[in-house]
Amino acid sequence: MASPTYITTPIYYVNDRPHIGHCYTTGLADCLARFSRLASGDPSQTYFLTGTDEHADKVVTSAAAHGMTPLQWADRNAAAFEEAFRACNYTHDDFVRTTQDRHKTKVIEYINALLASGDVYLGEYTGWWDASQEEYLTETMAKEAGFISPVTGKPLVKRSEKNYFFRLSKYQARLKAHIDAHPTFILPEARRNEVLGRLRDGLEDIPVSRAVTDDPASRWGILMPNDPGHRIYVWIDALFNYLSVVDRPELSRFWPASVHLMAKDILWFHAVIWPCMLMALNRPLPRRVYAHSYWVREGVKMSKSLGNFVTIEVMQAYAARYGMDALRWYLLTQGPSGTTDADFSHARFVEVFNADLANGIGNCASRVGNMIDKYFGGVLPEGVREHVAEGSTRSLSACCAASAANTMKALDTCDAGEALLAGIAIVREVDQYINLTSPFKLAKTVDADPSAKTRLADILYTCAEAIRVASVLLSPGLPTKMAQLWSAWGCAPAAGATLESLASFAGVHGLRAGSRVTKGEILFMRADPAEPAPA
RNA sequence: GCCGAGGUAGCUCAGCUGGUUUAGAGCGCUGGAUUCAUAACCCGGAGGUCGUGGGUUCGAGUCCCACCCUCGGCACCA
Repeated sequence: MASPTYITTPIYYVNDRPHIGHCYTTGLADCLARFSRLASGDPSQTYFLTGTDEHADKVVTSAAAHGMTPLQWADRNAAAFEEAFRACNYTHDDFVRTTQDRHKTKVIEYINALLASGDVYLGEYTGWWDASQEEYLTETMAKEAGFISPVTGKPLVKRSEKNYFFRLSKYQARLKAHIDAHPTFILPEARRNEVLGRLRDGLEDIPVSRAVTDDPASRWGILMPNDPGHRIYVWIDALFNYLSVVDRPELSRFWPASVHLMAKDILWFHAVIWPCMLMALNRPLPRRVYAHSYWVREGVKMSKSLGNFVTIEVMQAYAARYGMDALRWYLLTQGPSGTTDADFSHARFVEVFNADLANGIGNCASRVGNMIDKYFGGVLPEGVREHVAEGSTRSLSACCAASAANTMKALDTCDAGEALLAGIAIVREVDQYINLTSPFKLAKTVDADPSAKTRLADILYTCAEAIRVASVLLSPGLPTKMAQLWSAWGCAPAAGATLESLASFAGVHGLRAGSRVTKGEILFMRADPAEPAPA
């Protein structure tokens, strides 16, 4: 597990305002990164990258509309993303912006290499030009539109221009072979099938440059190193970020990336174009490309026209009322990690909050902490060991081991939600165990029967230790609240400890006899379902 | 249009190569028990024609056909 782990999100279009979509992808990456650091015990072996994509033409026009230079505009908006991610407690190790020199110089290197190998060549692009929109439509799209502009209705003009092309077609067979040989290269599986399906239709070379025109806006971007009449197409520029950031001696161990996370709309670029470009560069391919689905809001698709995006402001309102951990929890466990879209529904949010957090880990930690406080003055007694409930088929230590295994298994497929839920399974078991063993009844017999005290100690230790294990598994999703619990129970994970050792029941990092276990504050106060959604 | 996925309890979904189930889980709902805890937790229940109609088979959510419905992908859009 000591092997370097490199997790990326897309770099976000800097003209956008941060919303739940960006935060979800980045949050998924954050959770996986936290798990990764925990698993290896060595944070320096994990690299989590996010950032912004800034060379789109519209950045120039938006900047102008706001009376700024493109870079000023990009500075401002990139900062908004960084602020949003900070508010979400994301732990990215780096935030790359495509306007940074460290990126641009590398992109030029890569393009030069591709020019030298002949994988990028000057060709001619012919398409249907929509003069009003200043963009080309593909043959199929033009046909669908009846060869008129879908926006203005004016006729499209067949037009050609010189462009640099990438020899995508050359790599089709190799890519297919790679996908076939690596069943989890593209996940979820349904996405993989989509890619394979489209691959059967064949690949054509793709333009990777745009002409530089009289319009000053067309100079925004990275110029083709050999030909100032062209600049590198923004998508190509953007894809290189994954490599450019770690392509230096101190970080080179992180390539190839462990996983590129993204939403389903940009799978093609990551699963086909990017891998082929890497092959052309003789670089290893990322180990995995993972495309999740979308969020909808209260059952309705989010759109600009409806103005119903779950914005960062909405998210912060939720965080203000329920805590950022609770919001993280909802996103991670209820999110669209699979092929179907997920609903951001307030009613559902409250249900999940109460079920998993308030009534789950929150209440269970509270009842256990309270009993230790009440019956043992908040000090874990000496000589404690695991106690197994009579008539119970499995012990809590076994349950902890099973949950830890389930977490690791879920992480194999980047399923952060399942990985987290394994922790809740322990909590459920502890609640059951408490009802089965009734320590609160036992406590009333202690005066008459001294041996009961020992059993009581064993029972409560068993509960507390199981919850500690659960807290470890939950911590990548609930970092703040679990840290709060650790502080109350004096069991913060030791630096350098691995997930495996931390999750070991009564192992080297288990709760120690004699340590103080205070009640602490309520972790998650039960939410009122009747209360309207935060504004 | 082409390619693909799916329609299972109120909701979200498990059910892989057909007979271990009298079709399951979580949440919600509803009875009961309990009091250590955040009216929390625990136990029980509620009976869903497993989209529709055929077919194959000793036996089909689980295979085949048709149909209805929903959804996703279709390359220069971050």
